[in-house]
Amino acid sequence: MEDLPTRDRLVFAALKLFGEKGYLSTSIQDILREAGANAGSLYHAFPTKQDVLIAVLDLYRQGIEPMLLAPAWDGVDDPIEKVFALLARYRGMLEATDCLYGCPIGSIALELHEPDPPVRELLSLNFTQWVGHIERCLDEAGDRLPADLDRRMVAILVLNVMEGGVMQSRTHRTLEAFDASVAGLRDYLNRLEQAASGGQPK
Amino acid sequence: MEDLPTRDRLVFAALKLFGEKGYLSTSIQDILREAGANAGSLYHAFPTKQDVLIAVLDLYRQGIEPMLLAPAWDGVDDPIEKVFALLARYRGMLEATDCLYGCPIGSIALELHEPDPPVRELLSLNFTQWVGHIERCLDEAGDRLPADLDRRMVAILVLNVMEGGVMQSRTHRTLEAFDASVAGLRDYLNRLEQAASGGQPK
DNA sequence: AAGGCAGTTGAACGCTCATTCAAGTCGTGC
DNA sequence: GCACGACTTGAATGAGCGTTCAACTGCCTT
Repeated sequence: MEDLPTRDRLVFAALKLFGEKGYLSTSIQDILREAGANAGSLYHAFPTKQDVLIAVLDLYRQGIEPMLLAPAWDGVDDPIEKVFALLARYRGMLEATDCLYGCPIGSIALELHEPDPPVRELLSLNFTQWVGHIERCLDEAGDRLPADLDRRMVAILVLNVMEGGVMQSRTHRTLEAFDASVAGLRDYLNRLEQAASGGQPK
Repeated sequence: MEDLPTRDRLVFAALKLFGEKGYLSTSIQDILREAGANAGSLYHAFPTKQDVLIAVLDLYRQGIEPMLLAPAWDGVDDPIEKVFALLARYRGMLEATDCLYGCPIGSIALELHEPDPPVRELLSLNFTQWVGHIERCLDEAGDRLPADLDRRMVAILVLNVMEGGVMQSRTHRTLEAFDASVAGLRDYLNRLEQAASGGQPK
């Protein structure tokens, strides 16, 4: 970390702090302290604080596959289990931080009420790619799910369950709401599988 | 509005602005301008900005029943349709504001990363009461739903669908994600009803 | 050896923020 | 008619914010 170029240290520091305290509550001074840099260096690398955010959102987007999905899906082959393995990963982060650290993208999305277009588009892209990966899992599940099922719709619901679960759990400082939401999704997918396999429950 | 006591004008102004721009991005000056009051009056009524937030969250909580549920459920008797009527109400707000105005509670919950206890408890209480009303609808549905169904779990999932749908829709500036999430929930509840009524689909 | 330039330093700037306060207004009880 | 407390006024305060900049460092080129 210490031997990285200043620009990268700044982005990683901002990534960490934006996730922990949000964008608005993180000051330039906070980022400089965390990265061990000076104001001039930051403003040599980025025109404004918003450009730091843009770099962070882009780094986050690039990290979805190698940093999030790859470790979550290590040793998991079943495509439907992959969905729940990913949710379990978020649960683990909540658990490890007393329900404080959830999904930075979601926090920033609600924190900035009218974000400038480049920021909004990157937030949007982060969601779209996340949903895209889930949709691919559902496609892989093939005829285990009903043929007429709108898999994109379900993928959006999965992101929904994650973000909403994080929000409620962070608010209540309990994992109950996250677990309940995932349990609801599990029940739904189980019923979809039953329906696809002929319809006889049990 | 203009003839209300100053304290109330301030709370209503803050309610509006916190919903529109969030808590952190709303300045005391903004609230004073909106309410037509002076700094001294605000600090005569409230010790700090955070106490204004507390008053707003409490007003919001009191408003759940008369301001949100009552109009949403006007003319709706079917308990399961009540759930979707409430979601439709949120959809209407999103639609009327180009996906900008969602649920203030959710926004504030994610905006404040470590809120002081009284604030966190009021956010928590808002969610708990909302979920409680949904759970009561599901209870009213009686044996239309499976007897062994965890209705509280489903109620939490309903709030989840709303909040997650608002978040995604606000980010994409499209109602697609909200609609997809509600469609997923509808499909799930349909399948639960089928299962409770003997299990034969179609 | 000299010139140039990417990158660094940290003090300083202007602005906005939440909050304070001394001075004022008004209505009520005596 | 006067004293008192509740409420209002709006300028002032000080802290913190994002941002700027002139001076400096060290490396690469010629």
